[in-house]
Amino acid sequence: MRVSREEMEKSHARIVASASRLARERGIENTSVAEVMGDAGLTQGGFYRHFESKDALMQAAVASAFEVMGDALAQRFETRDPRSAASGYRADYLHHVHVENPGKGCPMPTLAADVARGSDALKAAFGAGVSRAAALLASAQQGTQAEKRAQAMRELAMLVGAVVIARASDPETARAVLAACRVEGQ
Amino acid sequence: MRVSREEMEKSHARIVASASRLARERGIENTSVAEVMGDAGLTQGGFYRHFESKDALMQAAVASAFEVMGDALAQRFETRDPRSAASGYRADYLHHVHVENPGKGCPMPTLAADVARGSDALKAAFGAGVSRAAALLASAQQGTQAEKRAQAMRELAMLVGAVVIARASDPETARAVLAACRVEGQ
DNA sequence: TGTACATCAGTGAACGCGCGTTCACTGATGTAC
DNA sequence: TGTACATCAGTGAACGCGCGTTCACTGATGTAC
Repeated sequence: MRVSREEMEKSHARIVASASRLARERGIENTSVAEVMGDAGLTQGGFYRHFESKDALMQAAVASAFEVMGDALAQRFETRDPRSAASGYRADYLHHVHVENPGKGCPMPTLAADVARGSDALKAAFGAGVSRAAALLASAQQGTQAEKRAQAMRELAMLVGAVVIARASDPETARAVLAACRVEGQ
Repeated sequence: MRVSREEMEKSHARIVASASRLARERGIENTSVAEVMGDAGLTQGGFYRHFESKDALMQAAVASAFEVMGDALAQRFETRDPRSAASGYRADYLHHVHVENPGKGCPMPTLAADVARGSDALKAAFGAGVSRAAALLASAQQGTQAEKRAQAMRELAMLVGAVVIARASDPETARAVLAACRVEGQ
């Protein structure tokens, strides 16, 4: 039966949120349209009233995940001084709670593999998320603008790499990598 | 028709090599048994004379990729002094040729997502590969044993993260990340 | 060393199954008067 | 404001298709005598 426009918008938001979480947990290819719809409290038949294809859904899901993460990071830098915002972010990023909950975490470690095989539009969205995060992290660095930005990129690469490696490793190796990356380099 | 034992061992090696390459290029879930067998010059029906399942093949493929990469890295450190071996490795790792050829490259950025959703055995193999690489890279660092190892882990995390991000980003962002990670941190 | 036969690597077709997508249908919503 | 009707969000079943796996078959290999 037809539902109100307001209700439909809520359904749409739930579908995107479910896809965003499931895609990070299982990967895009391992997430079915039926699973997403079920998770959103709907049945698979109604999916095509919201998106023209699974591909379109996943583009929205990736964009949404980056927006949520970028907003959260931006808020850290609004409510704290850059240095403590950056060090707090590093600590939380490398925390086991983040490592063990990919569905709610940073989309870079979880979605990079899928995006790398995806469309240029998807890569542009991913790259924009990287740039936004790097720009925020740069404010906590010192030196020229270029040096600050480069240092922020290295920091981001290390964080993403550490979580990628930790999730794919046995517990002992995972702990060692995370612990090593928690302390300042050099 | 039946082939000689020697011929069969060659077939087996070709199947593993094809799976190792295709899994890194497309991901494990996007690589079909028929594709692997075709790439190895065989037909899919014969697959089960070599492996009991696709899962077993992919375990062998992951192990093989790590072995090949570990051996290549070890050879660098045998033929050069640790410092130049490590800096040469970094340069090659972040080179666009490596970024653009995942099928022949380091299995960590390419297979981490699949391994993270896989069995404990797969994670143990991945973790062992990480440890082996970190142990070699540690010899190029300075400080106590623990400091050298931690520094090597950070280096490895940065390398993996940079390639993961570069492959999932638009060309401009990819170049910026790789360039930033090429220079020594701090 | 030769011969007869059992083995089994590889072929090509067929099997279920899950998935993305389509479709006829339902009934509440939104709109035109 | 009320009424009559068209719209369309959501349902549940069905559709092809690709994939992992199975199977009957072939004929060269390897072995027993």
